[in-house]
Amino acid sequence: MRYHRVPDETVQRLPFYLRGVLQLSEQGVENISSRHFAEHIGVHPWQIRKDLSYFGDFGKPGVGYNLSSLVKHIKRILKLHVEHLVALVGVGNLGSALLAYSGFATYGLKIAAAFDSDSAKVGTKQGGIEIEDISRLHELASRGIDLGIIAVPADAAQGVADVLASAGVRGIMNFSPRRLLTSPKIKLIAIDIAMDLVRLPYYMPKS
Amino acid sequence: MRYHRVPDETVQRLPFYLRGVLQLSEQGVENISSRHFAEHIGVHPWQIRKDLSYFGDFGKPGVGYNLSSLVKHIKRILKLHVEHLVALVGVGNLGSALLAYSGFATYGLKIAAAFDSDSAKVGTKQGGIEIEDISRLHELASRGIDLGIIAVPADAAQGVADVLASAGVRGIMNFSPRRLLTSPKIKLIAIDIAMDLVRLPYYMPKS
DNA sequence: CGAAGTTTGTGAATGTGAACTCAGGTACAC
DNA sequence: GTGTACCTGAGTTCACATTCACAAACTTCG
Repeated sequence: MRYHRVPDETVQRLPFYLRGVLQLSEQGVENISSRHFAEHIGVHPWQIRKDLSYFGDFGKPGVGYNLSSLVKHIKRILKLHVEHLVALVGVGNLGSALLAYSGFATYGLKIAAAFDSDSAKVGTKQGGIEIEDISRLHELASRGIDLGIIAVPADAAQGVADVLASAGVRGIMNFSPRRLLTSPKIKLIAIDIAMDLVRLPYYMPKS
Repeated sequence: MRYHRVPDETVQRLPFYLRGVLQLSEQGVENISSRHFAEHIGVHPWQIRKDLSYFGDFGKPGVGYNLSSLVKHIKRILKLHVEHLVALVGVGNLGSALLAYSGFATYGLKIAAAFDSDSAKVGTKQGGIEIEDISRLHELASRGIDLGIIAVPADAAQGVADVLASAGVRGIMNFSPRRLLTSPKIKLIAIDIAMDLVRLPYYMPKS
């Protein structure tokens, strides 16, 4: 399977595999079969085996997968074996929550800069990061930052995306409720929380 | 097409159609063809036509779709034509951000109650909502609340889910990084922000 | 009115990922 | 060493969503 195209769905599942593997690792498990691992994270065993087989033979027949080596492999596949620096743009309620969130470090991601247009916020610190004026956003290039998070109001989002793009950022996570247009060189992932919450009612039985 | 099973992918796209339609409506557009609408939100025209055709004939050949009637139709399909009350559990950084977020109202969703276990927060107000002690979460049933948002630490998530379930909530949005087990009666949607951010590096060219 | 130009809705073709199966590899007990 | 139990990796089949293509419906304009 190693020379096949990797489905995007597989790439989306890998972080969940990593999350599960890390969790089991903490519990002291050393080896696990695809069957037990699948049970733990709630998917089918063959899905896990197929997904992993796109990238190599990580398991041993009769034994299963070695967890610590699987962690290394998945991290390398996702390019998380080196630390990535992230610029956060927009330190409103959501931005503050992201700054305070400690879960990124586990995966080698680090918010290394935060920007806002509100002069009252500029210069203050949050979570050990000093908030900078958004006018300095274009200076990112030399600071080794390759990811950006957009947490600004919808109207400002496209402008921020453009600046991030020209500052050499190669991946953008967009929390604003706007479709952004960027160069195809830049991977864009959008999360609009309302878009997810909004479809819950659809599944309610009997009106 | 009206008697076919509706793909889940279609349901996931409907909120985005609604978002686009509302935005165009504000701009004063009255009718729009699938071609132009598709261009606006970044999908293919036939995708839109096929998705909508699962639910009825909303367009007119030669003219396109009437926006205000399309808003009504999509809202009704998603069951957003009646207001839904939401209970927020966990008023930490993320919870506070959600309380402050005004975007839900547009879609007929309203956070009507907020709970936290921190006694320092209980009794205070945020965004016009008084924070209640989490021990009172089970009293939800009589308050007309049918959706729940879980924004508590991972270890507390499953417990909260269980109480929400027994309080009669029919849809849960889970922001904690834990897989939750619930009755199949309850629709569960999970968002783990780290899981999305983490796959950005994968797409970076040339390491 | 009629012709030209749009646009919709949907059956058919296509493409793609999920589900399943199984040959072959590994461990372990005796 | 042999038999049994277990596991992986990948080929095959199947299910389903996307894409296409076109007839029918509607508008516009001469």
